Amino acid sequence: MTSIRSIKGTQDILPGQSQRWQALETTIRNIMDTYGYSEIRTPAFERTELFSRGVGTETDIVSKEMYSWTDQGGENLTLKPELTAPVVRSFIQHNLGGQSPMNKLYYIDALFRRERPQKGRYRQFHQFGIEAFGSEHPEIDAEVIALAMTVFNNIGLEGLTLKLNSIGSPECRSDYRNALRDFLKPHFSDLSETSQKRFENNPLRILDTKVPHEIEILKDAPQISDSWTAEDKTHFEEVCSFLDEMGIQYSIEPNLVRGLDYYTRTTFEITSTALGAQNAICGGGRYDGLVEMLGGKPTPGIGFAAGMERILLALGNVETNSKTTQVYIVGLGDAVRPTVVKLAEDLRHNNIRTQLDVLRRSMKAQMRDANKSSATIAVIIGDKELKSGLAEIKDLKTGDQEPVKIKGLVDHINSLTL
RNA sequence: GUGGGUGUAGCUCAACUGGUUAGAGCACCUGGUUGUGGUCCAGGAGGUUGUGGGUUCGAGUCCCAUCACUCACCCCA
Repeated sequence: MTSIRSIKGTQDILPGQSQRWQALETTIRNIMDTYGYSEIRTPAFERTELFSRGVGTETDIVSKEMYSWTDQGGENLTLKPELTAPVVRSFIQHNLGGQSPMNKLYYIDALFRRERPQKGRYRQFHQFGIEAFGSEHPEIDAEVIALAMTVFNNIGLEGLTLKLNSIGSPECRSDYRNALRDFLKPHFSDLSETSQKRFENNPLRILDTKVPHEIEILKDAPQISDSWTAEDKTHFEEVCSFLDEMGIQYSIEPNLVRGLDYYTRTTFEITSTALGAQNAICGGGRYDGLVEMLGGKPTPGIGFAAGMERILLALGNVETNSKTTQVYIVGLGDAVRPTVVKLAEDLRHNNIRTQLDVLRRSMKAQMRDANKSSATIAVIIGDKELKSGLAEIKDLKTGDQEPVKIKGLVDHINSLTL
């Protein structure tokens, strides 16, 4: 009989690791509170159409990475591979825009993409992120970026680079697309196969290339900034000046376009030097046309998503102090079982972290376990103590032991500093 | 989808150019006389060497296949 293993690219988060996750999640939630973002939770799966329309059929995510299936009712469904589209869908469906001109939402959630796993990349992975709907002004761009940086600084991530760019408004982008095509046309035969494909359907992505001779060609290419409208320019400059004002360092990367179709104007990415090839810890940008594209009223929006696994990876294995046991109850013999079971329950109801041996082990084994649990005190109750009505309380640090009335044990333990 | 690396106990690793019964440390369990932890000492359990073939008198070791893990390409968090 072969045992069943977890699916490739998925991982169990075992007790030692789950503490690190909880610490990270707590920090995130606290910071979201201080910035005024509220949590939104969307279903694990959606109609496939949401992603093909929202993210773009030409993107890698939609064209080859989605877990999709047809259910028994004939509907085409997909495990969510990203969260902006589902949050936008929910925003539209519940008319959140109609209830308030500004909506600031955050999430911590699991995502699914069928890629070949490697360091920092998994088939089920987790992101936290925000989506802010309602404002087209650069204040919110700066706030979104600042929030991300605050989380990373707060948890002690070092070696980060914030990369910033603006890909302009849709009008300017179509201008630029033409300019870029005109520029690349003479070099077409020198381009890689993928770049040649992108030449037709998404020429901006060619800017992202890592092929050395393409980078060389692109040196003289027109810049997106050349096609910016006056408003695009002012917008970007204001975002930069707000970041300067807050003391946030960034580097402007004219070729940062990012993979998803819905971005407009501000795009940004935060990378870490502590990771391998998958060094992006956070990515985001503005998507002023997305809400309308998915059937809502025209509403500007901006957000980011950050990879939890990558953050924890970049953070390294730092010690997290877990809540240890305070009281360990050592019970000896059949007669005491009702007493110790009740005692453990009473202590726990008094918020005292209590462990009770449930393996009916020898005293030696129980004491060893008590020591391992790093409990402050052990309460020893056997036949003798039951008869006398006095339990032995042993301080596991000093080894001192004293008898205490079983009747008043909870009060007594409550009065101790554990 | 493509390429590289690695598979020996729960974990970290040994086992010379193929040669007896595959070892150690940590962790785990039991003892060191009645009911007292850590340290120490003694003992125990735990492996079809990922799996299947092949070469050989003989394979953990060599060859082939396969699977898993891992890193990288592509792309992304």
